[in-house]
Amino acid sequence: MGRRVQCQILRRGFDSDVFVQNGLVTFYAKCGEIELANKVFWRLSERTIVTWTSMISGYVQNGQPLEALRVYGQMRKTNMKPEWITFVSVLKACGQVGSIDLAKWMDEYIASSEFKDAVVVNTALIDMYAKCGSINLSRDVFNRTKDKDVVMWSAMIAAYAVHGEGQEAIDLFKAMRKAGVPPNDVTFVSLLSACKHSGLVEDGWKLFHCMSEYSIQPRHQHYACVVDLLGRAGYLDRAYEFIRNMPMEPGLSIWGALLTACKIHQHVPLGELAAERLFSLDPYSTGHHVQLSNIYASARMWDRVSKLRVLMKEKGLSKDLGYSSIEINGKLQVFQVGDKSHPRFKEIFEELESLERRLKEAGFSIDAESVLHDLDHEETEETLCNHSERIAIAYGLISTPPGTTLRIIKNLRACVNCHAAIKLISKVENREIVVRDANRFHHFKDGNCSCGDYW
DNA sequence: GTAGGGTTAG
Repeated sequence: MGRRVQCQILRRGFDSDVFVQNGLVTFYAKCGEIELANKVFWRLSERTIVTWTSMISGYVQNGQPLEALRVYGQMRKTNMKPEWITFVSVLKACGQVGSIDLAKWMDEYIASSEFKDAVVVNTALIDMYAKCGSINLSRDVFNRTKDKDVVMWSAMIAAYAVHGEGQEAIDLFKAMRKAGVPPNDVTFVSLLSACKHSGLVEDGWKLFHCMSEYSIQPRHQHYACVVDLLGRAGYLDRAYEFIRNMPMEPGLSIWGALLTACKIHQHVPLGELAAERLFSLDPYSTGHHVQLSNIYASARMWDRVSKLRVLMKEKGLSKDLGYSSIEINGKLQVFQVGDKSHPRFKEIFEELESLERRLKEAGFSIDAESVLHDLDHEETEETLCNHSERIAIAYGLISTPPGTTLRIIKNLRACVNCHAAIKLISKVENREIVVRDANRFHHFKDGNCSCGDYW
């Protein structure tokens, strides 16, 4: 469709208009055609700050934060002056990268600019710090901003949510009401998400039912949060009952939440029911097949596991590749499972082996059989200690002075086995380890994790 | 005067 639109534009002679060209950049980016957007962008004879911002935000929207930052760097070389909207996109890119050093640098840079008190920029800062693993720095920005609006309050609540600080989120909601700022529907999504990450079932249930007091109609997303809230806590029948009483047709996220809950609590019948709905709504999602397979694996129903694997093969589905990244001295290192591509891989694997020995001495054991069949993660049949996050941690341990906090970003959900191992690593190595997985943050310290094993 | 923007699940 994009090409046809472009042909039309060229034929009608609008191709020299900077507004039209910028529209084209934005249009391509929003269609996911980021390469085409980039092509148009570099072909332009004139680029305004809006054009640059469109290109940066285009990369952010397409999940390519490093490219976004590269374009920002190129923009700076042209002496183009950023506007506050430009910073918002750049901050978003920093949050996606997850580098706390970069985040601090941008914060300081903005603090010296004319935008230091802009609510929208500060909201982006709060979100950025939260996504880089520092809830405290998020809170600092929040505290120093004077006229907080509903979006800023909601962003701070969402920050507590991903860090598993449910009570803080609820307390902030109370403060928000006291400050006279009315919540919106997004505030409640964040609040419910905070409750479900912390197991605050009754608080979440009450919050869901008080939405009408603010004249907010619960949307599908709110219902999905409640299903997750109940399901994760083990109230599977209550969750299913809730779904059946919904005033709208339950969609993907509802059945997805139920399926996740069935995996955690090993409930085969409801899991099969949820998966059936999911397969009919979205037949080619790898994730749903993998989750059902994992439910069978945890119930040790190996025949069904292999049947499902055959089905996946027939459908041409293969599992997503897991990877983890860690930043050392400003350089981002990405590792896959069993990754031996790093120049220091020998040292890394020696460290992994020595770690595993120390963990065993400290009494660490694993449920090898079910882990090996847990398709969710990155299994190869060789060893269990070479998951990408373990390699990233080993690399972090040999590359930083003792006591340095390690910050890892993983694209999948944390694996049960690694989660247990990292808790122990934080103790035997006396390190804080912050892991951002696909859903939330885990802060490991002294043998414990901030999620309280509830994730 | 036209275009680019902050909070939302797994």
